[in-house]
Amino acid sequence: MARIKSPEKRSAILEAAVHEIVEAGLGAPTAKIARRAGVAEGTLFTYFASKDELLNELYFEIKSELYRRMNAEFPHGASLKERAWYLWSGFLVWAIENPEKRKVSVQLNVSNLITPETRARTTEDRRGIDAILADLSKSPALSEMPAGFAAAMMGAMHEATSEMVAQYPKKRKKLIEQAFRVFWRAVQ
Amino acid sequence: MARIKSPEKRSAILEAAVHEIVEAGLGAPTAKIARRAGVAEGTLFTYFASKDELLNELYFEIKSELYRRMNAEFPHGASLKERAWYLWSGFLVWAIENPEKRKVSVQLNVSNLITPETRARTTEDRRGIDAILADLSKSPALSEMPAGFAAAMMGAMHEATSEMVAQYPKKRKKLIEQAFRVFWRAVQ
Amino acid sequence: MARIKSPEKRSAILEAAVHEIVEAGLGAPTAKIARRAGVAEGTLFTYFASKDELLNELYFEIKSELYRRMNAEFPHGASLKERAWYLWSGFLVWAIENPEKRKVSVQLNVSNLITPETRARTTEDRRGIDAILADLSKSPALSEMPAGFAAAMMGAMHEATSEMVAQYPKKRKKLIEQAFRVFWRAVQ
Amino acid sequence: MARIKSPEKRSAILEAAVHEIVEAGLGAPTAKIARRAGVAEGTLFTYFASKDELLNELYFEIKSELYRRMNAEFPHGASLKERAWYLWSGFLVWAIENPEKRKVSVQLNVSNLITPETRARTTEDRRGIDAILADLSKSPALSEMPAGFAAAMMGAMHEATSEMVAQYPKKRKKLIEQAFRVFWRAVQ
DNA sequence: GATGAATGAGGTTTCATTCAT
DNA sequence: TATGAATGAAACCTCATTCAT
Repeated sequence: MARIKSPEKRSAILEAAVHEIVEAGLGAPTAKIARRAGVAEGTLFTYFASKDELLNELYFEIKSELYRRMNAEFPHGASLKERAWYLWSGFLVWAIENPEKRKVSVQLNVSNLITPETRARTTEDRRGIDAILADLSKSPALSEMPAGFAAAMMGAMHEATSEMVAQYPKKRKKLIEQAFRVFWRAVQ
Repeated sequence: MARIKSPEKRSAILEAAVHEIVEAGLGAPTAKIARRAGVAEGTLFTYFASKDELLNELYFEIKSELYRRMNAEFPHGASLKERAWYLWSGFLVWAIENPEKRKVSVQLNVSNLITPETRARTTEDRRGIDAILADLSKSPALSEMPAGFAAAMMGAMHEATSEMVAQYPKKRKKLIEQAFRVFWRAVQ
Repeated sequence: MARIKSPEKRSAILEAAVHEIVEAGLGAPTAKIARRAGVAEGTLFTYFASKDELLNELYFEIKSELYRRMNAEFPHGASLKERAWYLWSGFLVWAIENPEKRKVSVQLNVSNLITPETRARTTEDRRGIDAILADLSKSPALSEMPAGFAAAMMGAMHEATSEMVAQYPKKRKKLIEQAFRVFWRAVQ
Repeated sequence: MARIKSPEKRSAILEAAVHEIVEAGLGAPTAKIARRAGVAEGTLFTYFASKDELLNELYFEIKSELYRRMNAEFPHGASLKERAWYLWSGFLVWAIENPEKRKVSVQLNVSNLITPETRARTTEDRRGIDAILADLSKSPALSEMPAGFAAAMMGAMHEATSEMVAQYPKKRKKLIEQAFRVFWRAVQ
């Protein structure tokens, strides 16, 4: 058999795409992405049929990585508050450790490029997370709100907190905890 | 003397840009924007020196319009809660009435295209708003958080609420009110 | 108003396309066509939306030119034989004077690029020619053959004669006449 | 010793090339040809050093097959008319049974890809055919025409008849016979 | 010999911007 | 000022061919 398609190369391309998009936006040329990944221009297209597919895969991989990480040491038996805290801090730590991926994920999310199929695939790995959010939604404060509100709010507050942490990296631990307190008061 | 540059044409171009960007992202061609605005390709460049400048102006105009509107009937003497409510509902009503502008504003905001100068200009019209946010920041819940946290939090919860209102437009009044209650509890 | 799209440039592009296709086949690059026509690469696409459209237009123009020429001094009242001769010699003279266009026309014709619409447009200018062919079809030799047979036969014999004339250009007059005699005997 | 190159694979590639060229023209990618033939992309190049060579071989094989078939039951002693009829009908039956090969052969013929060497190789198997055509050329009608005229005309009229048969497949027998009558009258 | 991943030159087309009218 | 034709760099993608396996 010929050479087998190498997962390393695939990853290198996705990784390179993250950097280039951070620097140049979604218009970042495939040629530059390929160069940064250390492969030929054409090689990129043996791994991804088109730039659009590359971007969809990138979105999926970023979300996947995050969710996989969140599911890793999930405290299944713990109290709702403990589980909520696990979610809250887990996401923020990831976001802080991967600021570029977070930025790219946001850009892809507001673009029109991500297909419904990709979004659907993305949802599959969210079971654990969604269970917590469903429980949160039952609290008196949110009981009359529509289903996704708890999730939307957590996402939004994550966003805000990430932004603050990016500005004051030294206070990161305190910011995460205090923001959680605000969040918890809101949803109780 | 020569003709004067017409404010109507300028507005038409900005308006057209909003539609095109919603449909095609920030890569929307200037030629299509011009056509939609009913002007010639070249004319666009007599109003805006470059596409980047157009996008910066667009961002500024959207923010300006929003802030101008917020400042219009500002309840200067009112209580903090009343003023917070004014802010809360004012923004959401605008966001609901201008979903395209909101989307474009988000896209521009996460792109690398908006210059610090534009962001600075944008801040000028925020005096009234910032006064409220500064007062909010003094509340016990937020007193130890950095300066922008209250603003970020409000923005985040606005985001979440906008999303929900977009999904359930009929419940819009109730959603705005209940979400405000959640917000107010969180920041108190 | 801005510059008006110049028919000269359009013609230059079509003309250049003929030369390039003769030299390099239908795969001739648009860039080379543009260069030969003395215009920028992009200019080609302001005159023809795509390479396919360019090739369709080229096919149409070649056919058009030929038919226009055939209709020019048409001997409307003359006998069938005289009119057949007019057709026969007219086409051959054109083919001999325009060997490149003839070659390109053949290549386009056997390719899959020419749309039914283009073929239909092409037929419009053929009235005079078709009238003769219809009369020819009524001869005893062809009366039982399907409608297009006379045309196909004439085309075929033209083809053969053109080929011979290309090989023996000096005998061209004699070849055209003798071949017509053969043709006429065949269809009588 | 290593495996020997399989004639079946060679044929499969040529066969696949016919189909692909009919569908996509001479620009048909070697990758698609290989896939359709059921071999790997690279394998194609162990059988044919380049795409050009593949196309030349294809042209040669098509012509070869046709001529081999024509030579099969050749009526050596028969009258000129009988032999001409054998040629006429033999070719047309082949053309009708192999419309794709005929089309590809025409396309290759008008392209610039076929080398003089290939054309020369092609001529070798034509002895029987050329003998008939030489005899035909001596007829009073053609005696003053250059050598290849009879062949060119037969080819052209074949072309025309093939086209008609393709349109009216049911009348095929009658068309072939009547067209031969026209042809015969022309060359007598 | 067979495979198909890798290559990168080259193809078509788009698009921000300029400039003659 | 307004126009839109003209420009050519640069984008995405294709494809014949090579070569490691």
